[in-house]
Amino acid sequence: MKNKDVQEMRMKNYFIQATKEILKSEGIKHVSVRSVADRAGYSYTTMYNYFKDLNDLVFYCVEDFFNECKVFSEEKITNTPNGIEKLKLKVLAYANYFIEYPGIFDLFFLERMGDLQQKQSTVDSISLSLDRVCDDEWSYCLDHNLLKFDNVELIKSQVRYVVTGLLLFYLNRITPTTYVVFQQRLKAQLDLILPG
Amino acid sequence: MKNKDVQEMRMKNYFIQATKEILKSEGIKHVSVRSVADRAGYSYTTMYNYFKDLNDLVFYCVEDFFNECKVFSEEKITNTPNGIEKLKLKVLAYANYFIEYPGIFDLFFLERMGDLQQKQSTVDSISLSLDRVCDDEWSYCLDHNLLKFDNVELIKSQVRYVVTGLLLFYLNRITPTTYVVFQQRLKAQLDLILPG
DNA sequence: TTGAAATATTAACAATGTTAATTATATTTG
DNA sequence: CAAATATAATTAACATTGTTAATATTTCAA
Repeated sequence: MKNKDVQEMRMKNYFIQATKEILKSEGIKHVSVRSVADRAGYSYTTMYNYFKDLNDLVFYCVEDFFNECKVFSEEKITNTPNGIEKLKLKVLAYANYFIEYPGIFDLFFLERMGDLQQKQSTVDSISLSLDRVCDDEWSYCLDHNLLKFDNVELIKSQVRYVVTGLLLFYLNRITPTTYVVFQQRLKAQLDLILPG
Repeated sequence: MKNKDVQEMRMKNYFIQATKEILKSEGIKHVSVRSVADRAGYSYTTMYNYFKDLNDLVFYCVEDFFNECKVFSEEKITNTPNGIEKLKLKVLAYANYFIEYPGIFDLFFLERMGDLQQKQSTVDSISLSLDRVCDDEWSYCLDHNLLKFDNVELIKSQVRYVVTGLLLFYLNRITPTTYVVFQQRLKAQLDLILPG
């Protein structure tokens, strides 16, 4: 019954693809079971044959977006010499991904997922997304003794919380008011955590 | 026509009070025009005679909650000697207010307010809430040269972003998993910013 | 080809926010 | 005080939402 599986996966992907498009262009509040079905070319409620509910479908998009975000961040730092500066640039790139696609920030950090037990992998994917995107850069800096901290995990957390907090304020509360100031602010915060 | 005004304000307060109760106990997703009206003792749509829409009503609660949060934080640090430790304790108290009332965190930081021009004061109220709650403590530390930074505003921001980011992860993404670890984590992050 | 299984669609519900129409209440005026 | 008018509250009605149950359609093996 391998055919069944590949067909089912294809169907799932139609819906996931449609959902991703709406998420990126219009944001999560425009993702409805009707709008997704429209774009996927099926009637509403067909989705329920392949996903438990709308939340289930939406969170299938997370892994895809994480990979996109990772690639997006890689692209911004090619030809940059390794070191702390590269690490910072990658953190900035990570932040800029969500500024380009605010709907994905909402999905990642603001949306509450219904049942939290079966979705632990998704939760982790999101929670550790920055760390995972910057894994190579952290490793390089550590291996070459560029970070003289005994508590690297604490530093990583600090970066994570600052980036997410700043994004939250910027995207949801309009402070700072302009993109340029946001960029400066984030850089300054990173310099405070990682001097040199 | 002062009577009109005081009567209108009383009516508004009935709805605001009802909304606040639901926000604190059940969270923002249970705030509906029907549930509020029920609790206020009026029919649904009566609200529309006093507020532009539901969002308008909901954001009338912000100032009240901010004051509550301020009082809540003051209470936790009475009899604590002035200084950096007191500042940190107050930041912790601020965070704990939102842990006690997660619905208010949602309202403050997650909810998007419709029109952002007329609501600038509300936006500021929220964005600067931590700074305002801790204003006395920051001033004391500065006046007594306990903070040897030239860039205090940057430090304040860092605290703000870390606290908000950590709360976002804890309340929405279940990391860390327990309240105790959250408390430790926040303390550790604060110690990183404000050593001594 | 026909009957059973899988899959898609339509119909229907309850809950939401909001507007328009209608009723009840208060206020002003003759 | 009574009638006219303005104000305020309620009911009715709509459009959208997510979701379930009932049907219709397609697929596929016997």
